Amino acid sequence: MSDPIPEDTADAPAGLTARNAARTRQAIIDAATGEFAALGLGGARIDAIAARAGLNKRLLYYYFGNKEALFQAVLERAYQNIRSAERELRLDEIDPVEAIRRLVSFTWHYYVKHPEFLTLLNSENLHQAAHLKNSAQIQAMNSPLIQSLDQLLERGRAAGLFRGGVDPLQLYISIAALSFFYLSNRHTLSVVFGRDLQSPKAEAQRLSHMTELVLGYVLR
Amino acid sequence: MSDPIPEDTADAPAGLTARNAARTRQAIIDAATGEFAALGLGGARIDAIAARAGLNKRLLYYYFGNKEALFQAVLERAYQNIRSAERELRLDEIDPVEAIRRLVSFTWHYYVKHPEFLTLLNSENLHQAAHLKNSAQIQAMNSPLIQSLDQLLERGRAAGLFRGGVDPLQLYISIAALSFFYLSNRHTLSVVFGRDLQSPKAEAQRLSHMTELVLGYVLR
Amino acid sequence: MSDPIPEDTADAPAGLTARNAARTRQAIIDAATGEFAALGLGGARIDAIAARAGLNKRLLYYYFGNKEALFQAVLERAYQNIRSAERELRLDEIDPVEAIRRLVSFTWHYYVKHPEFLTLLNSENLHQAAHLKNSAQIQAMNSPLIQSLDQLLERGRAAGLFRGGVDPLQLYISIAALSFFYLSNRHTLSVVFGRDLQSPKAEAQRLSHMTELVLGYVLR
Amino acid sequence: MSDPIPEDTADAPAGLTARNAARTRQAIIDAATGEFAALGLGGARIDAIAARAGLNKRLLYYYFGNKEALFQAVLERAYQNIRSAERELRLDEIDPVEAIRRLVSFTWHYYVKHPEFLTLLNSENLHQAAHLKNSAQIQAMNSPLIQSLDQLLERGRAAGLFRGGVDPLQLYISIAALSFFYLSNRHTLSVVFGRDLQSPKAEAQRLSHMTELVLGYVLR
DNA sequence: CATGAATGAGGTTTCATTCAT
DNA sequence: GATGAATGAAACCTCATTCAT
Repeated sequence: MSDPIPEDTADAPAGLTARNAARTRQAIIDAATGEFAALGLGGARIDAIAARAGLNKRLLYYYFGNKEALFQAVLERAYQNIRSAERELRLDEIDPVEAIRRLVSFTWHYYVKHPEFLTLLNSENLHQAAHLKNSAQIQAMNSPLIQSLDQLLERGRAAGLFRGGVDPLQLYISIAALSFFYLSNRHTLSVVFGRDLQSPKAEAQRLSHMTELVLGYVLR
Repeated sequence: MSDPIPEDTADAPAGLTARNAARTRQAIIDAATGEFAALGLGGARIDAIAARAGLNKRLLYYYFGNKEALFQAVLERAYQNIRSAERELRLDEIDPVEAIRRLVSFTWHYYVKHPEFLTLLNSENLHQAAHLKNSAQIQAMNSPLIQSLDQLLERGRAAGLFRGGVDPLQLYISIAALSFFYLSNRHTLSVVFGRDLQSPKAEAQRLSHMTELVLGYVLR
Repeated sequence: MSDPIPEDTADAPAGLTARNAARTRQAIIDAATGEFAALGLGGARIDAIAARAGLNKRLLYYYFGNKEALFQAVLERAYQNIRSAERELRLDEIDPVEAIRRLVSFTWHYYVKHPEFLTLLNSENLHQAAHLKNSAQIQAMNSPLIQSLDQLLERGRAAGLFRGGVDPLQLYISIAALSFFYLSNRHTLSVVFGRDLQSPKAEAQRLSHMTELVLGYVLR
Repeated sequence: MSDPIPEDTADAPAGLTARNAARTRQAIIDAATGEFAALGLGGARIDAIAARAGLNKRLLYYYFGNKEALFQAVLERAYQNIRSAERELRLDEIDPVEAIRRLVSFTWHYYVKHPEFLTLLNSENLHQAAHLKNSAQIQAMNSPLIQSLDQLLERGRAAGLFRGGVDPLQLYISIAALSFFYLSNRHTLSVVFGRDLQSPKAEAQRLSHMTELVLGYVLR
């Protein structure tokens, strides 16, 4: 986005070409992410993406083939990023209650910092996950969190802290839901309920509420 | 939404031939609801809406002016419908625990039966609620549920059943979130987790999980 | 334009109907004159004319058949009006020099007061006078001015005041041209010459210049 | 305006196949000039312009953005052309009387050879000079004639030939008016006065009349 | 590798006009 | 006489994509 390729690269030695190709690809994906996130798959414009990237439109086709393939590449990058962040969480290293807090907090803050992830997912769902179904890469990226959560719930139960019988997938979906819906729907919710849901204070209250909700459920 | 046009008119010579403004308007809104829900605001085609309604394209402009105004009319109708359904809930007439169950169940089933509501809202959020902000009608339609839930929480607390300090708006948003996210994101979730989330059994499990989650939180 | 027909006229006795018909016709022509003058034949909108007249669009077709015929009727009315005004001039009753002054002044002020006449004529010329060629009425309306001017020039010549050999039609066209062009082109002229040509002072200067120009020519 | 594209290109396979931006731009302006001149801004059709130019309709938008911007470009070209022709006049090199004759004659013949200039200006005036006001280019193109005429009038006055106190702008407008109105309104004038104003003889008479009129005024 | 020029299909919207009551 | 509802054609404009260099 911010790094248009300098003029002289056209004459650069072959050794640098590969690096520039990667940089160009990344610039396109960055620009496309912004455009797709802001306007959806249908609303995004190839011209606008090229302009955002400071690149010729033809290059998008050279690197990605067409708009849908570019969208898929954007999704793949977005999933890489979140999976990468998820791997930083070390839920098995801390006590169960703290681990639940950390998971809720992580989910919330990841969505807050990556609002494009929300709209990209909404777009993909509108298209019934057609691009995900087409991406072996994404399907191979298992989230480590389900297993972590499973172990965590078992640890908590064994320690007599947590209730039993909790499906980790259901709980994970619920934790995601609580943050995702609030942030994704904040525009309509703010209008419908006439309350500012985007102030720092409102956001702090939301995180607190979600944490209590989840803990209230898992704690015996 | 639910077939205001009697069946027998559907068999009339060439779609809607009768000169009936109210019926024509409704037919356009019904067709537009389907199209917008399936493809989003940007992806929807005026031609397709006209074809769905069996009407001349020109009429959409005669009645609504342009695509965005039609989208707004569709949203207004969708909110009318859900508010109307919400008014049927009589949370104050039953015991608090049962009332919470009913609220979770209602929310879930309403979304299940009206999947278009989910995608319309996602579209509107993508556009940052521009049409809601433009609609005095929707802004005047207060949901009765926040107040009902507030009273319900207080009744439960007074009876020594529920915890105190629960913000009814936060809880309402959470209840909506748990259903909305699951249903709205089921396509991507199914692919990502490799699990069928749409089977009747899966849906029953989801409802059960959500109910326990919410009750686990509110009950002392 | 300013007289929408009162509600009760629909029930009025037959005797009044004819008068109402005439009034309705006139209202349509007034409205159409304004619209055609402002936007040209191509730019005028039937809907807008109906709205200006406060009448149902269908009535325009009832009374005039189609847009072009309405335009023709507007032109006919415009020519009736100017011919009628021209007949008020009594150039033969005053002395030749004064008569020239009066003719120049009349032409100028008529155009100033009836700017719609200028744009209607421009529209008609763009269409190569198709409607005038179609109107027996307009072709039958001879301007009295050519003959008046002819006699006037002869009177002046006989009195030793005016030069001979002046073609009254050429002179009449010139007198019209001097006012018409200035007023019709004032928007572009003002921009191109960076001078306000529409102020009262500028208009007075124009009239003075034109009068001197014409008199300078005809006087020996 | 006058065929910048060499003849032989016109015979190329499918109109303009060569990828030549300047030539394409010019071809569009030429075609648009004809269409706008014949039908006005409102009556002109983008499709027709593209067909006249033998180009894909999309290109008009590629180069000019929209219809109004294209119209502005056409106006700009038209003013460039007339200013360029005006600069060829050397009014300061000949004697004052001859110079007046030349100015009247030039104005007349320019309009005769460039009838599109008349209708374009009428269109622009109908739109109240909106495009001229938007064109810094046109506003920067001062006509050299006002100054030339000013000097010329002074030369004539100093030589005791011309009257004093003549406003060169008023006189210039009058000279333009005499030709412009006659040519612009010849269709309606011919019908109204039942006289052929377009024959070579009629045109010669007009030029003669105008010259005498102007000289009759300026000469002492 | 990179780019400005070009395109066909199709999108939203407008328009004069007619229908049915 | 009068009117709201309805229509087919066509207008302007946009878009993803490809061509030629």
